[in-house]
Amino acid sequence: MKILLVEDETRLAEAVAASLSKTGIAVDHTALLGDAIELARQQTYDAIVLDRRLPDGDGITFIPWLRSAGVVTPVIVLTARNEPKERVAGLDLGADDYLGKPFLMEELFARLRAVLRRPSALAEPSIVAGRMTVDPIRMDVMVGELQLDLPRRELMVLVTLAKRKGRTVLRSALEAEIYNYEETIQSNALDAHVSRLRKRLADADAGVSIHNIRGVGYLLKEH
Amino acid sequence: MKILLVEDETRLAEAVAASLSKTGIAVDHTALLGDAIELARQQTYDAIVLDRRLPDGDGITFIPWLRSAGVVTPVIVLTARNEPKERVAGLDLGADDYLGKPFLMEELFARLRAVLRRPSALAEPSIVAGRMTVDPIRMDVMVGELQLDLPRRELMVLVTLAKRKGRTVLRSALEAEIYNYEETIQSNALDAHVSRLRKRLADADAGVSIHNIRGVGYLLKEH
DNA sequence: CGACGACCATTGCGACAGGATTACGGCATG
DNA sequence: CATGCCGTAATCCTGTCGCAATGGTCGTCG
Repeated sequence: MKILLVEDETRLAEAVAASLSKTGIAVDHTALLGDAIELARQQTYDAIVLDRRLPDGDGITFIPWLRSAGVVTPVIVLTARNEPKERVAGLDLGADDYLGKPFLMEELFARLRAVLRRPSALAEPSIVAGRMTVDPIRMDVMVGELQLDLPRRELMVLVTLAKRKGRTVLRSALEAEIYNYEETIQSNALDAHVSRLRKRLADADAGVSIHNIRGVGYLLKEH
Repeated sequence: MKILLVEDETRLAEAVAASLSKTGIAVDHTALLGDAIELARQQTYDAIVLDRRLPDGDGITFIPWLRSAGVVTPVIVLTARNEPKERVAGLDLGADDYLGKPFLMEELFARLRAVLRRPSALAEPSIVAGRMTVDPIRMDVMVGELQLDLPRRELMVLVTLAKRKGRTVLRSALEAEIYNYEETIQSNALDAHVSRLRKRLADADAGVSIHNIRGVGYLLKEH
């Protein structure tokens, strides 16, 4: 689960990124519309949170650009004030929701959850694999009746693999999903997480296993 | 447990809020219909207490708005006089109960309790965990045959965790449930409550424990 | 077919962030 | 005036993470 945050108020952006990453959502952040376009070309996000007032233009112009490129990723627009006029403009241009600043972090989360839950969103409601049920929206994992509590990064790995269960996930795709572009990875941290995750899944008797495809990536299998 | 109070008479609103919060119910209060709509979008309440006569319109117009948005939260309507005409209008529009001003605080509580007890209410009748029984409506906790009386905030924490026992409750969700949007939290007050609560639960041998999911939230487990 | 090299698995370590605990002072309540 | 609750902050403690070293596995090429 990864979202793109386009916001030039540093403090706010940091707060949002920090809070989201706590719940296991990776955040790419940029202050510039131009960079945002570049990032959106490079990878797909599960959602985009977009400020209107940006140094290099009105954020809202981003939306038609996205849509015309065939991108259906849900967009939540942030505006400085709760002006109905602005709101209508945003929704007309294809925003999925709208939020006036200042807002409660909890509110942003709620809307993100709402927007990610939509059928248009890429994420399925819930994924079953072995004795395990993964909810990619709430970011939790049940094994039988018990919740399996995992550290943040391991949770992200597992959810990403679960979303493509039975199919190989490229190593690079996993890394991209779990780390944002600021956090470069300089070692086999991913392998370490996979290893620890495997142990936890075995201990919990989750009925799945993580296979490695040499030189390519990883793969979640039920057994 | 959290309710939304929409009322423009300051004295009355304060009295209601004070009394409710004593019993462990958090209250968000606003005098304006517009704000109420905004708040109701932001979070879900267990009940809404709604005055009709508001500075920016008839409170009752709020109800169709809510219902059309799929919100089933029970609504209690307050009106200045006991006019049957008004009452019918309110109930027709989907209010769950109705109360003429002036009223006894005790009466409002009784109706709130009634309305919260209804199956439509989100809260289950009673939650058992370990040797502990939590009644989220009456806001009390029994351990064995003995009632465990907890300070207000600790009680709110426990009930919130109990309602989602076995599953992780986000830190931010806990804070939202326990504090209203005016009370900003500037420190680890929540942690402090959890800590004190843990001690009390251990002393009372409640047969449950509160786990922390680092960076995410808390989780109530039976043991 | 065997050996080498690339890739992966596992594990311990140190740094660090975040949580746990507790003492204190303010405040309300009775 | 005493008691108890709450928020704050200081301090201590613990889990998680990235890292790297070591050992294992697989494929490939001589």
